[in-house]
Amino acid sequence: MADMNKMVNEITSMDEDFAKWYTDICKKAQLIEYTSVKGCMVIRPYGYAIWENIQRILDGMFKETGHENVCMPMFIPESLLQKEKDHVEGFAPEVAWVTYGGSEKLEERLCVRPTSETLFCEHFKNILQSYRDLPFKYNQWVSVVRWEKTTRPFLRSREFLWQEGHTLHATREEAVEETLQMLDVYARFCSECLAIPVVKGRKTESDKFAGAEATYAIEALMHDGKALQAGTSHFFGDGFCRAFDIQFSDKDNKRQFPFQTSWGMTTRLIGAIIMTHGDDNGLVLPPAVAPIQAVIVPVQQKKEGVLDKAFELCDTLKKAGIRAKVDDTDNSPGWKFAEYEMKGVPVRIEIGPRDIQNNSCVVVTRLNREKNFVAISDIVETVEQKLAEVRDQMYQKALENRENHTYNCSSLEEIVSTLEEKGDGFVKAYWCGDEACEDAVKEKTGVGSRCIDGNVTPTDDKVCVCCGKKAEHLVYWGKAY
RNA sequence: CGGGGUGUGGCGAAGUUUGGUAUCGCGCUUGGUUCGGUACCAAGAGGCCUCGGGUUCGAACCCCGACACUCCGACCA
Repeated sequence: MADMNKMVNEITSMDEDFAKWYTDICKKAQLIEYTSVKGCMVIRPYGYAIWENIQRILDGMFKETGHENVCMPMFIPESLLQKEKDHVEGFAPEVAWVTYGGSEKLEERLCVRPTSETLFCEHFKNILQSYRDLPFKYNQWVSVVRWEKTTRPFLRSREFLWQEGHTLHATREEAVEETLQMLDVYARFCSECLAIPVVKGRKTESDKFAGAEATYAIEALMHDGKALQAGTSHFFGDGFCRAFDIQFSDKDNKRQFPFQTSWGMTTRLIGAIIMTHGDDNGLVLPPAVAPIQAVIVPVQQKKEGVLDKAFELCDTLKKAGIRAKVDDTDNSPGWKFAEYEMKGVPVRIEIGPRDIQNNSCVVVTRLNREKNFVAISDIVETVEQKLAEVRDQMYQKALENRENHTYNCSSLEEIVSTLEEKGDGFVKAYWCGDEACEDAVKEKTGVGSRCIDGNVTPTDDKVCVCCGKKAEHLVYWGKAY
């Protein structure tokens, strides 16, 4: 039997210290490296490749739903940022400023975009004339800067990569529909491609985006029972358009304010993948975004024919569209097994002289270490099947974890005792809609509102978990990242 | 931004109490033997002890300050 202790030594166990486990994985799986600027990290090739896969798939979904990519500048003049009152109040505390260009002191300082609503507004105002121009359905893949106080790899960095969609519509209904459609796209992406089950819902007033009329979010439950907001979709009404005086001529040649949305997902998704699927041996990557889907480990690779066979196998897989790689380094097979396990590669293929003699190879899945002896002629089919299976099993596992850590509670005392007894998780409890109660719940139980369950309209007998008055909403509460 | 913890070759640490010019393991380089769960032997390379001041004949060690990482809160993708 292998020395299991040695294998797990590299990474702090989740139960011992979840936060340390997380940063261990980020560093040891070579996803990131710190830099000399606090909160700014290098996303290394292996981490960036995950992001590239996320980008590729999401970008395809955006295009399918009729969006085009654009690129806004990174600087926003102070006066532009200040046009929408709630927006500037929300973002001002974490904005980074540029006051010099070379040796020239700027007449007006420029903010490094924390988000690009104002830039899009300025642009929309310039290009919009007629209802025939609408809708504008734009997206951009850029980085933004928010000067956070506390930083953590992927979860909260001062500069982060994201996509931000910005759309403009002639009618309120169409904009609302867009907002919800993109929320669905996000939810579908998380569940199908990342194997992360999410809760969809609207944010409470106190928690919505600065300047939005309504904010919708998808929330995922991490392995430690804390919630992570994985994506947001905002409906702005015509608030920004009024603030920026964006108008168009309708069919009757009357001037109208259009309606606007924005939506975003970030490199935080990589953090979500780590904390949803990872285990004490390291990363477990969803096949759809894994940079390497199948790693081929030759055994006794110096024996004649072994490496040739390994590369031949690799080519076959690549031709079938599977991201495959042969590790022909001098490291021992055992070392390679552990290494790719830590890096979360979904499928490992072992091939040595014995296999070659039998015209077979060994296929091992990362998630459960299940071993299969497979005929070389069946390799493509088998790997494809394993990748699909793994995605389903990962989703099921995450779903079970979430269900085991979702609690229906009807009193503050019950929330406190349940969390104490069963650990952190989602608390489902009714709420009257009063902000004072929302604050009180957070104050007394430690969990804040994550989102409102839009599928449930409380019946007359349901009462607020805090004040006992008639409930307006069923709310998911939780501790958040 | 408040409260803790940490900072010593690439990584992880010992040394700091009781100042005297740096030690160990892993990794790295070269050569050889290995190879089905992180192999082994031999020979090497690599450190202004985070940075800046101070005390001292002398500072990794004592004093002051800065910065970074990290954890727990408050705020946030």
